[in-house]
Amino acid sequence: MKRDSRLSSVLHALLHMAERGEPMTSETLAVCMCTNPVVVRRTMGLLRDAGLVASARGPSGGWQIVADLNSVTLRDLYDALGEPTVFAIGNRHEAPQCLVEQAVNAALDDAFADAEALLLDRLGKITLARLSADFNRRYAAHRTRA
Amino acid sequence: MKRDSRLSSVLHALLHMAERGEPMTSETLAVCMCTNPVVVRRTMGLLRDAGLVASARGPSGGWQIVADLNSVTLRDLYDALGEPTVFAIGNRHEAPQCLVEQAVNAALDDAFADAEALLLDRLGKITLARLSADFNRRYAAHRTRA
DNA sequence: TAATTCGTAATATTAAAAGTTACATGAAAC
DNA sequence: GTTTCATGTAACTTTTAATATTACGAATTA
Repeated sequence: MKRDSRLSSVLHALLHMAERGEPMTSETLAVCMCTNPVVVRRTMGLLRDAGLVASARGPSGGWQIVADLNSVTLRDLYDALGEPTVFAIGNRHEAPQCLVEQAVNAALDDAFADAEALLLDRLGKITLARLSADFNRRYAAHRTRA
Repeated sequence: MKRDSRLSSVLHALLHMAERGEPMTSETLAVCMCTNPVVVRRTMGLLRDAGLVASARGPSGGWQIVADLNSVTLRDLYDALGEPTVFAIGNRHEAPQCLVEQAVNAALDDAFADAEALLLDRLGKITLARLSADFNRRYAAHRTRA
């Protein structure tokens, strides 16, 4: 099953944008995200709607982070992307007539709901600032080795 | 994103099989699972490989539960189905060169691993016997109302 | 006004899952 | 032992959701 990698993708883009101070074009971001400028615009557009980044047209335009890295969590990004489906496993029908299916769904729904709550809670505790610091730590270690 | 409903599906089938004592054909199961006999054979075949059900060919053949309902958990079914991907959200690359991506993946992987562990732990605590009891409770309540 | 860049609609491609067809294999009943 | 029923499985088709692409309009800068 193909997984939605937009969260990972926008994170990647945001950290690159944080390193740079100036705007990055959709084209530039597309290269570093291994995708297409239009896809970048569509995805970053969702973050803009959530007030996390800003876009500007014309020469010297592009995308920039406007939110405080300390206050933006991965949960915020998840929400901005439209709260995509978390699980690749799910029930067959939403409103089953069959009593067997009702029993099955009730049991599964509980377990999945708890796991989802745990995951989103975790995402809510990771800030962009922390990831940026993590990156810089790795970068320093990398330069030491080289 | 389309979700894998095989777990929900085989559960449904197993509970129906538990209610009946005798073998059920792929065709019968296909109807109650809203699918196709060949898909049923493919899926139930995985459960057979795990020793949970048995199949018999020829007249009066079909599928039957052979495991003890008290000892089979939803986790066992999950395993039998080949431990399908739990999350619909994931990283872009598995082995990224980019240090930014490494930082991103490390953070995400942790959160997802913990949520997955919680889910599988929960599934490991739900037995088929309990689901069957749950179904019978619902059935009794339904008959009372009717 | 020319160059650049986003915004977005329309379309195409891709990849994974599910469904289907077809037929071989094996078991039971008569 | 022949007929019937049912699984086993390979090959192929369909479906569907995501992603990618093309194309062009709108806005901005210089």
